[in-house]
Amino acid sequence: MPAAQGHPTMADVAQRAGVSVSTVSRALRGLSTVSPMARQRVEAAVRELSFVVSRQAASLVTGKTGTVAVVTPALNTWFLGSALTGLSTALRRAGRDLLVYTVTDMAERDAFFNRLPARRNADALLVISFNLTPEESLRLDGHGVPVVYVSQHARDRASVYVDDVAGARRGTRHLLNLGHRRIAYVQTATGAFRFSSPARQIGYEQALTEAGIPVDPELIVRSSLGRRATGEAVGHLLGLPEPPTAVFAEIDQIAMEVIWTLRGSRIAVPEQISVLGFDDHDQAEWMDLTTIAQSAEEIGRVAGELACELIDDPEADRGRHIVLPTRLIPRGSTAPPAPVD
Amino acid sequence: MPAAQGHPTMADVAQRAGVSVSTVSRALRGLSTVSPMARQRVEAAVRELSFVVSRQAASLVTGKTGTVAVVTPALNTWFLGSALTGLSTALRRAGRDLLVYTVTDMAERDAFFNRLPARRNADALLVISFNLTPEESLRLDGHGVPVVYVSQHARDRASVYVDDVAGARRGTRHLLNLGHRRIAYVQTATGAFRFSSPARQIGYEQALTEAGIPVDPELIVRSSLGRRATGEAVGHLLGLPEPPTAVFAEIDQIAMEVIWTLRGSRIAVPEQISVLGFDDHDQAEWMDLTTIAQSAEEIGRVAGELACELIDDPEADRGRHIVLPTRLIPRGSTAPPAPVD
DNA sequence: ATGAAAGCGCTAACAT
DNA sequence: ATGTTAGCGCTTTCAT
Repeated sequence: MPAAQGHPTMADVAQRAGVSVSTVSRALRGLSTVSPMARQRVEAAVRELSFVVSRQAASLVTGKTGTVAVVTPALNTWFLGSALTGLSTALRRAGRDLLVYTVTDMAERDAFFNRLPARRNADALLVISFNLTPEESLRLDGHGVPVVYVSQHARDRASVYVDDVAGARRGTRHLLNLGHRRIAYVQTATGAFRFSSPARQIGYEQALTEAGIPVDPELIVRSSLGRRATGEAVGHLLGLPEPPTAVFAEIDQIAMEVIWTLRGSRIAVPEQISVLGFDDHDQAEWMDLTTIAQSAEEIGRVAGELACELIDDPEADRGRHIVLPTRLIPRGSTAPPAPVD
Repeated sequence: MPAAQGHPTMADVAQRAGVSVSTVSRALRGLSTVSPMARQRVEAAVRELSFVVSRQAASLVTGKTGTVAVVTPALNTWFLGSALTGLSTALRRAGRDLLVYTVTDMAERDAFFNRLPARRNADALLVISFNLTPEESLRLDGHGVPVVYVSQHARDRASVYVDDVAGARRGTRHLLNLGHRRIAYVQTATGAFRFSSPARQIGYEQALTEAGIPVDPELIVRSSLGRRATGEAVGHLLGLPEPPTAVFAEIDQIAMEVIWTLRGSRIAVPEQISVLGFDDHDQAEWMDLTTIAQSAEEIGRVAGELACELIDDPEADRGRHIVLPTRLIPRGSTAPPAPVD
């Protein structure tokens, strides 16, 4: 008979099945040393009592919590939402739970990395889109829990990311191939806190240099999200003596705002100005935005799988880097430049 | 001396501080029955060993896990991302961890509600944006863990949501006040799985009826996200003998796609057709979309606070409903209808 | 193949 | 104010 209130325990199951607690434990974990008969009775009892093992109790003895923690600066962006979706999928398949820590400002960040609450409560820690300081990384190193860096390149530590340089270079070449020579680059202004991608700008500059076109600092602007910021950035570019014929935005969201701003100013995209993004955001398709696609979901999934591997195999390489591909998706926002009038 | 490997335990701290384990436990939980002197020594030892209490072990005796679980159909939509952000904030403040279960198809859904893995591993369960069947709700009821329904109205059970009917009615009145008489409504096609909001359509119909305008079924269409679906829905409306002068979309994302589609067909918004959304999505501001705003983040926050209340106070009303307000945000996508030619 | 017993790291009740 | 003791619900030897 299960306790009147509270959850049934293994002892309840054992009693009902007429076996010992050990046998219940073994049966539930699928160990081979259980007779078919006993297993059957245990399964029946489990079903009847709708018993669920307590991970807390199990973890106390195994030392494993069955949980993976992720630290993220937010949950409501395309990239993070998609990456967490993939991560969640991977963990579900592996039978592990996902513990989410959001850290949204510097105070919380300090608190998190100083106290490391995740440490005792998870078997691995994933860090998404943080530009960790060396001190923070060192602090994580010392705590025994495997750490996977997602969407960032961490020297000698497990990391999963895409090749931003190659992707951006390829996108820029696409514009060059179309005949563009004045190509602007719009960085994302993220503050010191969040992770941005200087690597994409490097790819942009490399492609220009390879094509023998000097990098013009006037064509590199910075914008945060939102109407005003994007409007100002676009305004600056259009006001140049020699304005660009194409704009490459570091992320799709900015690219979409740029398109919107241009259309609002009656500047035709792509006839007068081409626009290229990076991400393949959910909305890029209906906005008809040419973009360099990265699969945030796959990044999350692969990172989750890597975390599970590091947990299960203590001998696994803890410094492994997994670089995922990007691919150019040509859509309607890029075209050859308008002929000079 | 802490164990060579693995985390330091309270015994390690106690030894180092020269006190008993109980004193360490008391000090760490801030109980008043600890001398300042002892507390100081404990704190020092904790810092030196960088000790963190194991929630697993604590929960075994207290019966509380310090964790709240949320079941969600996805992580990568504006609403869910924002709601989880708010939830995460509330839990962080309350010192609780957030466990996320994503359930993306029927098989997983059945598995989740049958096995209820969350049950033993969390002190409360939040259910976001699921249209639970009565059987599923009953199953949740029986398991002792408080459940909070987020963004849905669950009879006699704790729920947090906005008044969709009132919001939609207000939005529709806004269009009526501008002089519109042919107002279309675009539902979101979500399949049987996800939660949609029939309540918004009710508000739309109420406002029309109050204004003495018959509800025309031809003006009510359904669209899923994406270029093609939205294009078809808009095409249908424009092809009517008497096309609408305004479109009210159930969610902003559809509204934004409608605007984009209309602009692509050289139909001026709002001059020729007004467009109204519901949500106040992140991108509504730069798209200049008039919308009925709901704060998904607040919904999540309030739901989190409610969950904590139900955990801490067993006497609390487990059937409490919290209805949050919506508000109309007039922007540039709505205007009086064009004069009849 | 199964059971008995020890103990994981902590909290709570009971001493003092 | 502090220490001692007894478990919480499991897993894991060690017997048998």
